[in-house]
Amino acid sequence: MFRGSLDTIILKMLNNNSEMYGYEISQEVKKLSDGAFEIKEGALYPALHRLEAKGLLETESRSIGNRIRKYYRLSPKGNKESKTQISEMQEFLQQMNSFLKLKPS
Amino acid sequence: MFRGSLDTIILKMLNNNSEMYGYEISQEVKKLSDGAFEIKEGALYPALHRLEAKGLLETESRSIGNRIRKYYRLSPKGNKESKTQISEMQEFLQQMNSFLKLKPS
DNA sequence: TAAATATACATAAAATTCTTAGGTATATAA
DNA sequence: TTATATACCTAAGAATTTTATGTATATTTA
Repeated sequence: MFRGSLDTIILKMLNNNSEMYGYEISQEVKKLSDGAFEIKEGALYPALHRLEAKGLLETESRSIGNRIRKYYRLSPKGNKESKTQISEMQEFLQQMNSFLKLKPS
Repeated sequence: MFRGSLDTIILKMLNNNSEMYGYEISQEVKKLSDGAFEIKEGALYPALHRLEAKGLLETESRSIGNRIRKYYRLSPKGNKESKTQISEMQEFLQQMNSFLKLKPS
């Protein structure tokens, strides 16, 4: 995938869905992007832990049958930060798009 | 800046201009992006050396007064690779744009 | 004219993020 | 019953970036 966008992708998912667990995020992102974005577990879980450590995510572990799922949701700070990061990413997409369309002078 | 896009930016610049030196690339990128993309020297020079090591760039050092400028241009391989990377980046921009516009289901 | 800024290259340490590879365990499908 | 899917995790290494520093010449400003 393209480096540096994982946090924004996670925050976007949790902005759209009140709560999700890690595995669910990876599956949904893959599905919603038609397979374009594949989040590796070795990137996903450390990212979730980082975002939690920054106070952007809150967690709740829940038993489903004999399994444990760790649900994540945006904290108030995370809710704000998700909007910021989504906007900044969209701005970047625009800038990069313009840049790549530049013709030789 | 946003991670992972530096190589593409450099290749784009050298695709548009037959030859450029490092400092010129950083100044032009800043100017063309209205200040949005600022390439730090500590990222730029290692990136140029990497791209050269991969065989994508060719260099020629030239004396300008008492100074030396190291001019870079795309190798045939680099010319091909620049088009590939630009296309892939544009595809990513589209995918990310669509993804960020998704509404809650 | 002296000092500050711009030009022009470079590297090294540390930080960040990602891939690869492994580990554990339950549930379901073949 | 074996393979795949679900569900979490971490650690080593790779790759890229920031920060900091170094060197030196040229130009602008005070």
